[in-house]
Amino acid sequence: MGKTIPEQPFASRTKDDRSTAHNSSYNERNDAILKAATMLIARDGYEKASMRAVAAEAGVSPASMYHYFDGKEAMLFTILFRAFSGLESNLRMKTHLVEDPLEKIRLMISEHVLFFANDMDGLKLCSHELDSMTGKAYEELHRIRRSYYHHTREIVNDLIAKYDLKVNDPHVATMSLFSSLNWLYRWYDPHTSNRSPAVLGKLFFEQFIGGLSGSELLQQDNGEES
Amino acid sequence: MGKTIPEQPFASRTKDDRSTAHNSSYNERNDAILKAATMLIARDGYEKASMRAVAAEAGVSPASMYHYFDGKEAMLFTILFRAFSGLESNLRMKTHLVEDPLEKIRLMISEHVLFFANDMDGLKLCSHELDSMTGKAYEELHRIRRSYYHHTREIVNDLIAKYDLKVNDPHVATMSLFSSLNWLYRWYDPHTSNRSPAVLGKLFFEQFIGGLSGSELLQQDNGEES
DNA sequence: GCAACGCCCGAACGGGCGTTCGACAATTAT
DNA sequence: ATAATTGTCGAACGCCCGTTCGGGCGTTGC
Repeated sequence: MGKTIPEQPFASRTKDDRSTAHNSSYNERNDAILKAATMLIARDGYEKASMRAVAAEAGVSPASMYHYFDGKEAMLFTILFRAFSGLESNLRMKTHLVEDPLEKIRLMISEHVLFFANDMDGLKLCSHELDSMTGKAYEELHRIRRSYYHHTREIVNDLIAKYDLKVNDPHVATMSLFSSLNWLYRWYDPHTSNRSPAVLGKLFFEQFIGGLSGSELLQQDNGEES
Repeated sequence: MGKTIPEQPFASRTKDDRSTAHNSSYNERNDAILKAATMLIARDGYEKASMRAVAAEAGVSPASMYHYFDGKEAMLFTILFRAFSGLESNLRMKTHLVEDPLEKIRLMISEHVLFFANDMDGLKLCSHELDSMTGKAYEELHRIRRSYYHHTREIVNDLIAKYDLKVNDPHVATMSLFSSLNWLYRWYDPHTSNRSPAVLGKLFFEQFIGGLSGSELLQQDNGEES
């Protein structure tokens, strides 16, 4: 078990490889910093959330931050990498043994909502702050996100094929689905709302399917020309 | 016509009232600054887009910016105020003489898409940067946005009442609609896409109505317990 | 002609930023 | 016990930020 890490391009470990050690305080501090950073960047934005403020929130000195992360951007990378890769691997895992694309898309939606239900700040970062990354780190995160989209999109394609749905534009439908899911942080608070994450997932699922296959309300051709 | 401006709390005029004059160069510079600011804030974010960069893009010196605006935040306020109030007054105007709520919501969606179709940067600012405002300026913009939401929400309520729709959650449905509309800047470019803004509005409309009233696909009660 | 005013900018101010450095403490390994 | 490594932080560096100041233009009004 002493190898030099299996695949991961440059990935989730924070600075150098401390995974062999049994040190708990190191990982606790590390997580405290990430937690503080997530909260402050969600509240103030990446540029305005200063390393000094994150350090104060996490209970360390500004200088100590650089024992845990190479810099501000590396810190954000770790946060986004954990979220994106966790989201994608979870989707892959949960839908792996499912056949029906309708059930697959139901799972994708509910798992997505559940994944972020208690981490609205993380959802906000995933939705807002990917553009704050640069270079290869940006490309890697972007790649994961695109993979997540493609995975979802294939499910949608299978769904349309299997049930022979009349869909005007699968791309727009899929983007609207992601819109609803990613916009959640704007208005949803699981601690305040009377809608549980599970209920919310169900609502999004029904909306998406209904929006895909069209409504009886619009069946009479609305007679405007052109 | 020589009055001291009708209502407008503190509003869209930029610094002091130069609307009596015939100076064209002043307004041209003013618009050039706003245009540059919109582009740069959309690209880099409010915090990272510096006054110096905006000034350079607009072709003026940093110091000159303060002849047109009281400061950076006032500049953003003007951009957002024009967008929000324009959006809301346009909606009010267009739906004023329409009776059918189905037609009203169709208009709201298509007008919203059309309003931002050639100003994706403005849409991004409206979606992202309201939180960069503070104090009374924030509250005023927030008030307009809420008014726009309430207006839309009432149309949805009328729609549900008139056609006696079975809707699980009108709030979630309305938020999903706004999600789709506001997320547009993420993936839509009217110059590149083969979908016209009009077509896009139609798609969003059909999706929304379909999502509201549910799908035949889900009519058989899917027999999971609890 | 000349005072007044709108317009413009180079230069600077004060402050906050990300980050680095070097010394010191704590822990671990030998 | 002692050497090596890891964790910690106060202080500082250099940079860029929003903004202001003071004066120099060009036009306008008399």
